[in-house]
Amino acid sequence: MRLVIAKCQVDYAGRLTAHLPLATRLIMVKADGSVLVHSDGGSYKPLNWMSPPCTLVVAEPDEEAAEAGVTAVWTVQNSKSDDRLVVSIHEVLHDADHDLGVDPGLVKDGVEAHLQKLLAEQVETFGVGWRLVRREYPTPIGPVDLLCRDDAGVAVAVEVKRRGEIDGVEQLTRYVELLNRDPHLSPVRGVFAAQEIKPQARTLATDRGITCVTVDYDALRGVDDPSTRLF
Amino acid sequence: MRLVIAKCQVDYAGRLTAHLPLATRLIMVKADGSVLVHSDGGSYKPLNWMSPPCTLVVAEPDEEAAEAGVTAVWTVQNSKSDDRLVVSIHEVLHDADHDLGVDPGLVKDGVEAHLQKLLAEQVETFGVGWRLVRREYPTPIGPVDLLCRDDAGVAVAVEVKRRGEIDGVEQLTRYVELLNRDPHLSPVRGVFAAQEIKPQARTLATDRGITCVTVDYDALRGVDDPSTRLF
DNA sequence: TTTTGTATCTCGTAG
DNA sequence: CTACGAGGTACAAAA
Repeated sequence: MRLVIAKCQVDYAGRLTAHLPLATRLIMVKADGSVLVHSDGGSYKPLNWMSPPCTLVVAEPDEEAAEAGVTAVWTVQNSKSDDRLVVSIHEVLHDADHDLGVDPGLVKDGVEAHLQKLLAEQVETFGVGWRLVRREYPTPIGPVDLLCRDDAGVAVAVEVKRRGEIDGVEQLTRYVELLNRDPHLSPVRGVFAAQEIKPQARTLATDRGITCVTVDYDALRGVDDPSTRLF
Repeated sequence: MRLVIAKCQVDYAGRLTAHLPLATRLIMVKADGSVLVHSDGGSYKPLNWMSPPCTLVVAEPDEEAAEAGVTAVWTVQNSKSDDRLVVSIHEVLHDADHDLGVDPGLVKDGVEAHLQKLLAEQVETFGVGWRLVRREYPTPIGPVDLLCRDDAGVAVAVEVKRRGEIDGVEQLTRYVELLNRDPHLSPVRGVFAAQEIKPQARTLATDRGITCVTVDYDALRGVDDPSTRLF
């Protein structure tokens, strides 16, 4: 990884056109050729960048640019599209190369998929006597997260979200409506399960006869087999 | 901006839990206290990070950690939530501070809003004799991008997108259906305008009697008044 | 302030 | 390989 601190001007042309006026910034060149231009603020998103696969070519500035103070022109060209990033270097304040090696990568835990898996393993969270029919139960408009039968044997479509918002209720409504057309399943009711359910979503769900269940993720994980945990 | 190259291990706890095993990485500390951990690959997204507002506290490792080779523990705590990033430093290979100053910021061009504006000024792109009724024509479910009259005086609802995908067609369908209930406008037909229209979207649109128009952004901009251009 | 919609989205995963 | 959904989404504009 090459790190350059430089006074520079940056132009991007591709899916849109973007321009960065002359200022001091960090230019990061990664091993795969990708380039990131960062300022000393904002979020994790660079001001401008080029994603791999791409190639970096360093050239002399033309006469006009040289008169304007440009000492080098870096052109980063995407190999697949015609996206192009042009960095006009005025002054280099720091330039260093570091060998980082390959990163072992990130280990994640706590996403919706895991929540769905835990609930599938512990459908009794919803009520005693419940059983799972299947995860990702297919419908013409997409799979329902969980299809269950409650203690009375009634089919229940469960939508699992980390944060329950209004669009999740809309989604579940469509599933329930569709599943109710199947005489083998009907009547089907809906359960909206999330770690946190927004008031708006809860109101809409209740209005449509959908049951809301807030799920305690840590509690679910607690009764899970510790050997399957990541760390 | 402080740039540190270090052998480190990183743990994040907040909306999810994530762990980075020991490896050499770049740690970027920005002026606002935010921290980014980058590897030598991937895209512009860091492996792990903390967004501002947050504060960085450096502490000695506890005995157990010290025995495992940790020389310092950086804790980055978000000021608004309970999100926390913990960087366990094993070995620092590089450490430098640079004063970048405030960035003048990015100037963008070419987004959907601009496309809509250009089309509004040049409705004849759709056909000779067309005229604009108004931009952002209000309906109960939201504004239609453009409402026009074609050469025969028939009302046309135009949906403008940069990339035309299936949800844009759905959106336009709802608008057309709703506008057709208005006896002052009916019959209303639909035009789906985008720089690029996905085959699926085109098929759905055609099936619903919606006309697809691919728009040449550069051509539109070319006949635009150059004095209004950004650079 | 909160909400809404776009993004050079990125990133995973299923088909 | 494409299509689709989720994101510690980020970001800006509108309400």
